[in-house]
Amino acid sequence: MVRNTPFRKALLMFLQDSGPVSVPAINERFSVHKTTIYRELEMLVQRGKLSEIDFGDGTKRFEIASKGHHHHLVCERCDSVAEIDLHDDFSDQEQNIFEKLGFTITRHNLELFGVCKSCTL
Amino acid sequence: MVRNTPFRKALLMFLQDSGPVSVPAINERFSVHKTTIYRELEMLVQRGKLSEIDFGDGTKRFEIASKGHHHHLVCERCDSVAEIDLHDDFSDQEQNIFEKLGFTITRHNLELFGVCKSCTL
DNA sequence: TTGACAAATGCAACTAAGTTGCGTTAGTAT
DNA sequence: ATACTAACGCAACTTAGTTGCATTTGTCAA
Repeated sequence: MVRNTPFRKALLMFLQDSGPVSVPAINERFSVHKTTIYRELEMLVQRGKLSEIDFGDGTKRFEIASKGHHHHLVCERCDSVAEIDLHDDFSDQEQNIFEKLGFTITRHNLELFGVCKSCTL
Repeated sequence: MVRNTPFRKALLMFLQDSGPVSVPAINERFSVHKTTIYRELEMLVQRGKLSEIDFGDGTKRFEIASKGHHHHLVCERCDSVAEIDLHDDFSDQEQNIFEKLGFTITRHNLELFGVCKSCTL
């Protein structure tokens, strides 16, 4: 029995029109305990509603999963994040790797870093 | 003036014939304080001797940089790590991204996850 | 060789992300 | 109205990583 709590609604709404968000960031915007946030996110990931993003800065980020598989352009100057579709088809290489090494790839993590337009000017 | 301390030598030797290693892992094998390890690794990264690897499990790993740019096959069952050369040439796509978005890519992080041969059997 | 300087290390204390156990609040079904 | 349980808060904890400071130690120059 899943309840449609105010926080759950608000969180999903918030995530709808924002990029990948970290727990500390959510904690600043909502007056709920961090434990609640972690548990909520864990559940939403489990149910396939959210996907975990990792920018390697020591905190995980979460994003609406329905956006589909894509990657991010992370500006290292202003921390802005843009979505990018690399239509990365590794299937040939994955097949190759399996034949050579017997390793079955189930997922990958690819994020791109650099300098965004406004930070270049 | 950089000194060739015993720990420095031993650490580099250790890293030579091992995959990406985390600070906790180093801490288990050497009787030096963790602060020393962090400072040592920071210096070695700065001097281009080591490169930072991120598997998204909450701890950074470090690897001899002279191995050149490559990626990893991380087994999610036994945590083994194999190196893989994807000869990833994103230059076309990077050019495309720059023209469309004005974003200049300087680096990327790509790691592959799945099940290794021995864990499949 | 000795004194001085800087690199290297240890240590305690701290921050920050994330986890766990437990007790309480509050929807929901019967 | 009652009973059940999802949801929540809170305190305490773990772990990665950082910082300031004092101490040790290697190296160089007099």
